[in-house]
Amino acid sequence: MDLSERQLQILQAIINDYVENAEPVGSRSIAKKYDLGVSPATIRNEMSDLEEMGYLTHPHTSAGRVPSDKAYRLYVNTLMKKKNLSAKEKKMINERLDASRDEFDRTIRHAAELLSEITNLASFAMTPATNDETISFIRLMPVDERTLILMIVGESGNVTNTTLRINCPCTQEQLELLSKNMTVQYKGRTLDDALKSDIIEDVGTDIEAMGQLRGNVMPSFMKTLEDMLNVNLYMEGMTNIFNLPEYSSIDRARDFMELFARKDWFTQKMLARDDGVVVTIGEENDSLKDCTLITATYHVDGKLVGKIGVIGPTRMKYGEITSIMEYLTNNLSETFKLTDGSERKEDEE
Amino acid sequence: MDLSERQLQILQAIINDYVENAEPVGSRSIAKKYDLGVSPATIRNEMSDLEEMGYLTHPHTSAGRVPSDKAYRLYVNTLMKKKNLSAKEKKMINERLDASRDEFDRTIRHAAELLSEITNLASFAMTPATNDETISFIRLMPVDERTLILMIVGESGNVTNTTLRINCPCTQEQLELLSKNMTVQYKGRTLDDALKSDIIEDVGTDIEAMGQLRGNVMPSFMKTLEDMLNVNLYMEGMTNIFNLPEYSSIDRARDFMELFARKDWFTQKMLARDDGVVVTIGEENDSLKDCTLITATYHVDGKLVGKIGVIGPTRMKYGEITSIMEYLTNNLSETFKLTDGSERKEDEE
DNA sequence: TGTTAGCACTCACATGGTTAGAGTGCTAAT
DNA sequence: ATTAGCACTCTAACCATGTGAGTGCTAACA
Repeated sequence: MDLSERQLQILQAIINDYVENAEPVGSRSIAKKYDLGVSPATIRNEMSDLEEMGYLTHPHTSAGRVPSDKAYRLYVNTLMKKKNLSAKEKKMINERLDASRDEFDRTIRHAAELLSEITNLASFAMTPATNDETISFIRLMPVDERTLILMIVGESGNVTNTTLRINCPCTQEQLELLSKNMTVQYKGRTLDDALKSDIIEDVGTDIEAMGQLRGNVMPSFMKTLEDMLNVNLYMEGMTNIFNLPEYSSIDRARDFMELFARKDWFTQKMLARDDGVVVTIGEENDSLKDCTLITATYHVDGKLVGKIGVIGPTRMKYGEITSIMEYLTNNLSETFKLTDGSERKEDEE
Repeated sequence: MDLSERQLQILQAIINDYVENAEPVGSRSIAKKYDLGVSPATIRNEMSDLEEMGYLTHPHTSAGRVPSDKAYRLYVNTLMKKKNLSAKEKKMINERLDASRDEFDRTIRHAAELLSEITNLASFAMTPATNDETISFIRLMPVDERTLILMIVGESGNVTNTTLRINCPCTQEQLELLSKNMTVQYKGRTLDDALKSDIIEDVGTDIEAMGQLRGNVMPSFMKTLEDMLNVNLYMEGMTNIFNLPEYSSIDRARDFMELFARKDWFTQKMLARDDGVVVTIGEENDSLKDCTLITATYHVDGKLVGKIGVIGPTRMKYGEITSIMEYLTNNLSETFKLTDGSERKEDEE
């Protein structure tokens, strides 16, 4: 059943008011603040209907109405107006973002910080997933007689290295040979793929010393691959939520914090392969039944993909926040798209 | 003025009781639980004296006594018995610590996690400071025509790398030459030292292309040096403090969280050049007037240095916690001392 | 028939008074 | 010097009451 124009107006008014003040909103205050041309009594009747349809709830008889998840969902899907960021806001974001293609980690962390500052919510951001990254080359370098550096380089410039110790001395030549062998073997394969295959004996281990060296190196190689696959998750602004009335009780705050400390939960959330801004409201989340999670995807060369997100009570400024996140991720994607030098940023300033 | 034997006993009893129960302790309960052979009235008199001397306070007239910072200080300096860890506890720590010389970051993060789990407090841990690390070599490697990897390797096996873009193509030979030049220039110098000196034109820039390349690389080089200097700070177990009665008020909890979110504050705390286990109680801290901070130092080759710490209310199990931290840091230092292969851990298990 | 005024009713919350209990501090007896 | 006894203090819990915001219903109205 569809809602009448007036019902929509009233619902919107209730949502606006509740998002603003975090307190159950009564018919009288709606009638006063929003000029709907009807009396509180009429609004009461409509409210009653809206409640029956599941858009509003009632903490107790003599309290005002509170929007339900269903109401927010309707709001986000149809009622919400995206906020156009002002030039000043855009400028602020551009300046603060300080994005650089070469430093995913720093950029992403800054994005999370910025996001939580602007929204006054808790935020998190994930560095690009590298499942599809392909290996470009592998190199082994000596540090001292028994210590060497193993370095894996991906096609898009991802680099990870480990220092490892070996139990037998080896020569520079052996290291170079093994580097070459391994590069031949793994070049062009994705990290995922490389990690799965445990073809240790594939390549000719003609000399015994070489076999031994390889045996020393392989475990570290696998561990380094794993490192390279691991995304970093940055979480910022968790103390912001203390300022929200919904978390003025210690138990609620604790619950939130405990969830927020569970990085793995977020990581899992982030791995969903959706695109753009996604809003998950209240019960739509499995945990977090009273929180809304908004994520937005950014792109790296259209190939790798990462996310930023905010989390807060279902009562949040959806229009504003989704707009900010959209702008922010577009900005990130733009920065991460360039392959012809890193000059763009300087040009703009 | 010195305290009498009996006063010390009473003070110790009060501290024990308060640390255990977090509630002001009265004369009667002391007399009952601890067999001091005197009546509550006598204990009351002594308490009164102890309060006059500043070891105890009184939330209000009809409440029991609470130890002051001064009392805890006395306790830590003279009364406290270090707890001998049981074989089981040691084994647990050894197993869980999972220390490896090659992976400072992971090891240190695990140490922080472990520490907060054992103590039920918030913990933090700092990766080794690398101010004194000396540069071993510098290498530049091509990824594609305009992208290259800059790698700085320290004498003790520290490696940091950056991917950077250059605005002019260059040859493999040029990269190798520049690597060599830079290595000659910086080898043996500490990171601190290298960062300070901006001798950009020192080395022969005979060919113009080389000068240009160098100009492209140097800013990234400096930034990478900075990266290499930066210690990582891991913080764990902050939600533990929600379980403590002193943080059952939302305001106290918020204050704590806000401080805990200020990594810079901890970093600064950590940079103090003290050694071993250091206990800083209440007012002795500049912020955190009602918290105790315990830090402990671990060593890497006796040269580089890092710290782990716990933070909680002044009411904490000093004896137990300091012992655990001592054991833990010894364990870390031991792992980080070895230079003759990484076999030790396996030997022990 | 939709809208509205009016009014009884509900419920959370604040206020204030009372009580119980834990603990002190003092005094006088041991 | 120690202790029993007792008056005194103060918090926390409990209860009773009042207040006000807000609803839901009914009857009047346009």
